[in-house]
Amino acid sequence: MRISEGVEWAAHCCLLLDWMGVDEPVSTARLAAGYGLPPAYLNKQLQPLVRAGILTSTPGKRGGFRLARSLEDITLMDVLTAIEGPEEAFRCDEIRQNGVWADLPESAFRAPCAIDAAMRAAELEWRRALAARTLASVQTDAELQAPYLRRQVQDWYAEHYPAHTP
Amino acid sequence: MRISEGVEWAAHCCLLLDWMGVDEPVSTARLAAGYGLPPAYLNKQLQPLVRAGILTSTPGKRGGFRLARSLEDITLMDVLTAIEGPEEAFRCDEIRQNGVWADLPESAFRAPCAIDAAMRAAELEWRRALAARTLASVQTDAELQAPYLRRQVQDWYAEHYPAHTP
DNA sequence: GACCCACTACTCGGATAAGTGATGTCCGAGTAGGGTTGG
DNA sequence: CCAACCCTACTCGGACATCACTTATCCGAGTAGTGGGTC
Repeated sequence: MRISEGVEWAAHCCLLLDWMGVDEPVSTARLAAGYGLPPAYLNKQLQPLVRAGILTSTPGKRGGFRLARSLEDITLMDVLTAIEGPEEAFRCDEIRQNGVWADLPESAFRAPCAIDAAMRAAELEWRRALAARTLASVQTDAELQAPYLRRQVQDWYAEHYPAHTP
Repeated sequence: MRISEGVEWAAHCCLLLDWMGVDEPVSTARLAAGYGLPPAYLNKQLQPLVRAGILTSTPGKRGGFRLARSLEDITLMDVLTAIEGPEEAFRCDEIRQNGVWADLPESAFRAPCAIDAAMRAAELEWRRALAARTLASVQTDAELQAPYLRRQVQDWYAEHYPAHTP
């Protein structure tokens, strides 16, 4: 049971996009440079975010990614669901319907498996907490520790990887 | 991100062991028959429970597994940790230390990554809920839906897979 | 000089490999009980 | 008849294959800018 690293990458990239503060699309190459990630693979990880409506993509030269909405309107749950899919981590295979229970009438299985129900309830707490946390609030936490971050990001890109200037 | 099916198997087997209500060890073969599972693989899944102190195992003929303690004292968290290991689902790779942040002094990374902290906090809610749920309470839920379960288990085994009688 | 057009450089998007962990199988170490043999 | 011993049947435990999914890479479709040619 492990959450894909794509979740971490995606969340970081959303914050980075906001810190960069540009209105034009940012290419995968520039984003990847900001975290030292392999560009092609980062691109692959960001595509689900586009499908989920968290980012918008622009193809072609001068193309790239933009935040589709404010960080206020993106939760950690949104990011997780986009990358990992909507399915729950615990999936009940209904093994209770075999062996001992095989001969019971179908009505015996109307009620959900008690183990499944308990696991789902716990997982729901997790998702609730994720849904309550916006990327904006996470960004605020980061800036409380390091208020210079936005400036640092913009300066670094201006020096190391400036956008193509006309 | 998917929880191993071993967690479902392990939890069910603990309940089954209690329902069977025998004092002698129950072999993997009998347990597997109760849920229609492959015996050898179930054995493999139960071994971590022994290491975690949830079950005790007896080798040799007449060997098998027993509950090491009451269902009251086993939580879903215990089962999950035994099978999946103690590591968190979300593991931060500290990609923030690369690229833009590479030149910052080390002191900038004393504070934990804000994304990591938020993800961990949410995951903690999940684990808290799992730790609050004992197998006994899950069993109670199951019996509320089907009060005949304990009897059904014992009858089924007496008819289909009786323990070796001297 | 201005407009149109082909060409190049660069981007996303999905198709295609490589690697890692989960899933599944098999055999060896060890134990209990029963049968056999000797007293 | 009784006791000691060996032998068999059965069990867990871990070593050994198989498979799926995550991780990683590559090429094609498409777009914006550029340069040249033509009116």
